[in-house]
Amino acid sequence: MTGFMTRYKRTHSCGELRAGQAGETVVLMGWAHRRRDHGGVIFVDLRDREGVTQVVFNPEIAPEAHREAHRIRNEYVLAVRGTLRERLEGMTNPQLPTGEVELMVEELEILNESRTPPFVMEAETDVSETVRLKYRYLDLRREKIQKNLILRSTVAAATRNYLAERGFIEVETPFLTKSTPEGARDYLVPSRVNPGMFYALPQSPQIFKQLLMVSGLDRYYQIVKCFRDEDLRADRQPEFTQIDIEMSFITEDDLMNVIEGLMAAIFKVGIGMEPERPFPRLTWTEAMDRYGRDNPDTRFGLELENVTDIVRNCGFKVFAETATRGGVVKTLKIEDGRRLSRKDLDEMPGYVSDFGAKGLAWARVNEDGWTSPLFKYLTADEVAGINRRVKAAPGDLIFFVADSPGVANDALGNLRVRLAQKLGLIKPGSFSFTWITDFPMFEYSDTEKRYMATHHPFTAPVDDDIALLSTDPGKVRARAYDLVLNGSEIGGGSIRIHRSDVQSMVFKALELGDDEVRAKFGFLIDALEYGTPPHGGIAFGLDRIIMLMAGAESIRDVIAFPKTQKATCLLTDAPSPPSMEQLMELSLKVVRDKE
RNA sequence: GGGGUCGUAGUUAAGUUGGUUAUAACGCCGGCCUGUCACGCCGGAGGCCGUGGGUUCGAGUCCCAUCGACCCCGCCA
Repeated sequence: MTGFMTRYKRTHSCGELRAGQAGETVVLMGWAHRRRDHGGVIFVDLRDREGVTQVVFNPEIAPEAHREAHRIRNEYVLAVRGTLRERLEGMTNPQLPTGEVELMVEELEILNESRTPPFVMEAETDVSETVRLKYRYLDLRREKIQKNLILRSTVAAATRNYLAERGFIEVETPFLTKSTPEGARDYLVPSRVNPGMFYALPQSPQIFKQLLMVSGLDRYYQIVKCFRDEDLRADRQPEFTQIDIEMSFITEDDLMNVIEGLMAAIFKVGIGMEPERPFPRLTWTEAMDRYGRDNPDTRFGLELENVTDIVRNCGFKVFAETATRGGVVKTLKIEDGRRLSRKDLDEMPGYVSDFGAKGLAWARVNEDGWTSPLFKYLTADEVAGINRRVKAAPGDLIFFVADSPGVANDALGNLRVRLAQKLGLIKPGSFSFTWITDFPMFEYSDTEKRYMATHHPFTAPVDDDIALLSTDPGKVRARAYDLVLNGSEIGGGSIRIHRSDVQSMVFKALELGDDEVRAKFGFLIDALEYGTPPHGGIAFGLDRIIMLMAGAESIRDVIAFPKTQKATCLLTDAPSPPSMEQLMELSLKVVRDKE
């Protein structure tokens, strides 16, 4: 039988038929998910985006269709017409939403055949990612990945609705744009028309969205690709998507209010979760003190304590010397330390050494002191003081790291998360939002030998700190904020500088030369001189948000066509060498680094 | 740039102190089977052991190099 497509239209999806529709004549189209051939009757699970329906080929009902059905193999594309039947008692499949019905096929057309697929299209599969990425179009047939893409689409739509309702205007900004200093490595695009010149793909539409505020657009948003040529991680891809937002005539509170509403809207529609509002706020200093990171996971306690003052003059040299040199001694206390196995404990020092810690001391708290290599070096007062500070009870375990504040926080902040995972302190399916505020404006870079912008160079300093820009840049606080969810930074932004004199002072503090500033963003300085409104904004990593919502372990599972850790695409084999003609046209020559 | 894990049929894995014909499951092909739904039963095919070099009488196994996938550090304003 041929001509099925012109004679019939699909009447239903494979996921919607129920017992109430029994008796109807229906037409389904989809893929043969699985075939069960009993010699007589043949069952095929027909699959499409919406689900699976069992279709039945019975030689007594439709001999011709039954004969043709013998040819069906996995992933063949089928069109079937037949009568829907309620399954008899004992023949239903409670695991399928459509399990109470089956389609008794009267007519079949095999619309297309399929080579034997390299893996089965099950929701759960243990196929290697290499194979999945090579055959991504097949991997995307799997329900699990399709669900993620659907979630992503739903969240993007909800974002557009929410922002449009509040007067935000979606504006597209250029991809072929100008390289900016600071920040990540740029992806460059050669200009054929301008030999030797290059565009840069945007790391974010930062400057354009600020210019739109100068233009009086007032409220802007865009769901937009951004590009950063840095090494990849489980949650980092070279091209990723931001929800980018900018608003005029606002303060931090105005923006946070809008954003909390946005988060509530997308988490509701995405996964039916309604976060408590307002979101808690932590200053950067507090976050570092208590959690050791500027992106603390606040789903559990396990906070760090600083005991530097107690051990400053103690008999344990490492502690005392670290304190004297301006370092810190910080602790992490585990209630009932026996929950950690010997093996767990053995792995801890290696783990903190990844973050630069030279050692990890420990103490088991007893009724009458500690079991610890440290115990004999400390006075009773010092031990009691530490116990009091960390609120230790007998049976508890205390970890110590003595180092520079940066290393100690990094080591213990990451150990904290690791231990919480080991101890099962993180409730699955829980979500905890936190704003981090009052970031330092600059961080001193040892490699560059100068201050670098913590956020970016257009971030406004706190008004009271403007005078410090020229005298003590390290003390200046920025009007920047990050939104952290479950230990991931999902978004960050700031109130921007809207005065050109302040902008110049910041460039000066960054030791960017006048010529460089002029060449790189003279246009922004100029723009700021034409009546720029106070403005600010934020940008969210859409991929990371979806990843958290979906509970995905990798950002690749929420991106249709992701890249490998080496930034290649196993499906298309990109990147690839250009032809000689292409190079000539672009006035380019490839120079291979011979060691 | 650095540290780690891994690479054996289409897929996922096993493979002992180096030893003769490299296993298993699923998938695939053929046969049987009219109520299965991870259908069942019988039979069969399928291997550049990532690649290159070395040690050895002999290498999936040991050594070196290299390629690739993943995780992490650096990096990611």
